[in-house]
Amino acid sequence: MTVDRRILKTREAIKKAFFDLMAEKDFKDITVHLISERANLNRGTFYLHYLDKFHLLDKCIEEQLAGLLRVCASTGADQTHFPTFDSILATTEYFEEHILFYTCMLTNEGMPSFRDRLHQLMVKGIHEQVNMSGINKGMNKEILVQFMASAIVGIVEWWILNKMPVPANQLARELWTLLERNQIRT
Amino acid sequence: MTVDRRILKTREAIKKAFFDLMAEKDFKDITVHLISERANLNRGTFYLHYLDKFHLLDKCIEEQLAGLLRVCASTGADQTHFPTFDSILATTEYFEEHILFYTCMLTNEGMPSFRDRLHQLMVKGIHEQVNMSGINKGMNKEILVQFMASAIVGIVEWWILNKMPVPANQLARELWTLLERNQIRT
DNA sequence: ACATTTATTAACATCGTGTTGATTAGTGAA
DNA sequence: TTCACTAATCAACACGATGTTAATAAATGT
Repeated sequence: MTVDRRILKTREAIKKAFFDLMAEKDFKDITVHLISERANLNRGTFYLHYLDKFHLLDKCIEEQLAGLLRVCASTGADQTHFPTFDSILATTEYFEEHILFYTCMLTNEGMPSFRDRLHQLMVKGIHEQVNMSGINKGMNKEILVQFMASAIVGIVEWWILNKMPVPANQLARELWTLLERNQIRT
Repeated sequence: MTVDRRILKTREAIKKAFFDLMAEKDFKDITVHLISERANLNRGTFYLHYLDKFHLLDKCIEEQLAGLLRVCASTGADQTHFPTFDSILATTEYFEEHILFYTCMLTNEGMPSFRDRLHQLMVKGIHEQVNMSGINKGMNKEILVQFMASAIVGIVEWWILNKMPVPANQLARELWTLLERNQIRT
C-alpha cells in the first residue's frame, strides 16, 4: 500500500502556490480561491486536503521547523555539551540556505505564531542548558531563560530580515560571545 | 468651534467594543459588523470614522504607545543618564496598571505588528545609550543593540503574558542587572 | 480489469465588505 | 430659540470569499 501520487502532486502544488503568494502579499490577503487558481486546481480540491488557509500555513511551518531542529541537533552529537560553536555555525548556515522561507515567514505582516514557535523551541533548549551558578547565582531562572531566548530569536530575525548583513560565521562568533557573557554555554 | 460630542461618543463606543471583543476572540475573527453591533451603532457609522478594522487597530495602538513613551521619558528627567533604575521601575509599574491592554495585544493571535512596534521603540532607545567600549569593544553594535532590544521586549512580553509572576520591582532589579552585565546603562 | 480513491465542475446558501441615497436627529453658534 | 450644519440611521446594493454538496470523470494500486 503506497501513497496515491495524485495526493502528493496536489499538496505540492498547493504549497508551492502558497509560498509564491506569501512572497507577494500579506497572509491576510491570500484567499483559498487565489491559491487554487495559482496551483491550477479546483477550489473544492483544496478543501479535500486542508480545512482552511490557516491549517495549510500550520502544516507548512511544521514541516520546515522539523528540518531546522534536525540541523540544530545534528552537529551537537554529544548532548551534554550543547550548544557547541559548530552547532551554532551550522544553524546560521542553515538559515542562509533557507533564507527564502524564513524571510517570507518573518516579513509577512499578520503572520500568526511563526516567531512564537521559534521562540518556544529556543526557550526549551536554553532551559536545559543554562548555568545558574556563578554570575547567574541568585537570579530568577525563568527571567534569564526568557531574556536569552528572546535575544537570540531577535538576533536571528534581525539577521534574516536585513538580508544577512554580516557573514554566518561572524554572527555565530558574536552569538558565542554573548552566550558566554551570560553563561548559557557549558 | 469645539468638537462635536457625537463624534467623541461614537469613537469611544467603537474602541470600547473593539477592546471587549479583542479580549474574547482573535483579531481575525472580529468583524466590523460585530464591532458595530456591540457598540450599538450602525455599521455604516463605523465607516464614517475608520477605513476598516485594521485602521481602527492602528489608531488604538498609537494612542496607547504614546502613553507608554510619556512614562518612559518622565522619570528620566536627565536625558544624559538614561535609563535610570527609577525609569525602569516606573515602566514596569506602568505595565502593571495597563495589563489589560497589553495582555490583549500580546495574547491575540495574528496580531499584526504590536510586538514589532514595541521592539522598534526599544531599538531606538538602546541605540542611543549602549556603551561600545569596555566589554563590548570590537563587537558589532547593531548585533548588540538588536540582541538587547529583543531580550528586553521578550522579558516584558513574558512577564505580561504570564500574569506577572514576579513583582514589578523584582523584574526591574533583574533587568537592571542584565543591562549592567551587557553595559547598556550609563 | 476493476474496485477504490481522488479530482473536477457547477451550483448553492451564507456571510462580510464597502458604498450609496434618502431620512432623522443632535449639535454649535448666532 | 432658531437655523444651518453635520453626524447617525436605515435599507439596499453589488461584490467577493467561504465552506459544502452531488454528479461525474479520471487516475491509481492491486
